[in-house]
Amino acid sequence: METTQLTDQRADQMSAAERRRRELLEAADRVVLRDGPGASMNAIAAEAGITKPILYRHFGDKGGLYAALATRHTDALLASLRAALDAPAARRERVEATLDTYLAAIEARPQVYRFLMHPAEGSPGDSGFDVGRHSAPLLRRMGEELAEVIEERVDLGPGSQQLARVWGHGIVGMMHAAGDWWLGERPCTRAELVQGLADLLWGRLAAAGDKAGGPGF
Amino acid sequence: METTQLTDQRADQMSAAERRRRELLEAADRVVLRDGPGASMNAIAAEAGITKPILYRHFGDKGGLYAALATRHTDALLASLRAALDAPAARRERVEATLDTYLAAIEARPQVYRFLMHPAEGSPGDSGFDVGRHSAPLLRRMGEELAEVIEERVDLGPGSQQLARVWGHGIVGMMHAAGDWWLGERPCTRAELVQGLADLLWGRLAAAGDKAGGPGF
DNA sequence: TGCAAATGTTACCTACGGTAACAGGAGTCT
DNA sequence: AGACTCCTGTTACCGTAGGTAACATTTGCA
Repeated sequence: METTQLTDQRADQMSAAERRRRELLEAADRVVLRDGPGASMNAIAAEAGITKPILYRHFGDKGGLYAALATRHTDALLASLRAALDAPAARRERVEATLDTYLAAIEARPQVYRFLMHPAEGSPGDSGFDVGRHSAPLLRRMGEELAEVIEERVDLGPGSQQLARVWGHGIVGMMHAAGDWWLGERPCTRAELVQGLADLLWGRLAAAGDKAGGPGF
Repeated sequence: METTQLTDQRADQMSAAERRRRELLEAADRVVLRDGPGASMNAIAAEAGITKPILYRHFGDKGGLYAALATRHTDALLASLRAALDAPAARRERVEATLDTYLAAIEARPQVYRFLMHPAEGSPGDSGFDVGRHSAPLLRRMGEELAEVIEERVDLGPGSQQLARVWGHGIVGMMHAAGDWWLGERPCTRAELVQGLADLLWGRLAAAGDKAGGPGF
């Protein structure tokens, strides 16, 4: 196997151990993307052409491997989100661009998304593999990131820092849940979803009138 | 092989099978709330005073048991949410009441919350995602429920049904993520969180001005 | 009484995460 | 050279989990 394609770092300056670790991570990535989040350590080892104990020497336990794997993807996603978020544009455009960036990412690589957001818990009795250690970090990091941008660029008056964090996590959760639902059912185009969510954030819920002939009111 | 001999009993009396099933479910509930979502079938059987195969005869597999367990709590939570949602009050008050109901529920019983939000759907050899198939996650049901209420009571013009679903899932996700973060860090009171989220939904993000001296803008 | 169904058991299987214990190869120090 | 260490790699094994087969027992009812 000559899969020497390294993503960004310079291979000639990496120690052998680091290069090996990277190879293993890429093999793990292939397996996880093929077999889903429940991929077994044996399968990953087989894909890498080696056996289990080596994986354990490199990553400690399954949680370590999955954390390393998740970190790569979350960092990449966060970087692109930050770009959309920090763009010099009007607020609504930034919001729409960020929503679209996120949705495009999960649309382009749903397997990665499923791995990051819905890790397998395949072995309930395990020692220390918890969803909170993987999916929560991504959502939390996105929420904190967004909170910083809000607090930095939006004038919210007193208590702004706390409010910005509430909004950051809330908006991220909105994006995540809507994206998850959308990815499963595909009830509309991505652009329509982005518009709908942006409209929601822009107060259209408050502005809309009551429906005539509502039940019992 | 399936006959109706059990259903022809009087409706006001539960069959022995149903009573047994209920007992098992309550035992499972105790164990799950004590040991977390990773509770083993053996532990549940022991708590119920019986052995594994009986559980499997009643619920098929672990997923079945967990689905039955989740359904009970989900139904209870959804009922109280629906009450807040359908109250004859102004929209903002209904929104705040619903948010508060949800947050109060997860605050009162975080164990139940953790179980519902992270159900151990780990099925060996899953090779994909059956999410939304057997154990319709709580978030989805809440999203659909909210969408119905929105579509029913809010005048959204053309495309209202689709937009209502987008908003339903989005708002539920916002509530969920903010609640999850809040439950972990407790950065403010419940009432403050409710106000912050309601303000967000009421378009305060769009109404707020840009902050003076923002970076590069 | 007899018979079928439901309830219960023990014992076992497979698969997974995780861990010894051991075998070689490449440098390195004396 | 030889010994010493570090890294890679192996086979074999353990404990526990989900899930099932086969057998024993009670129950309900014609």
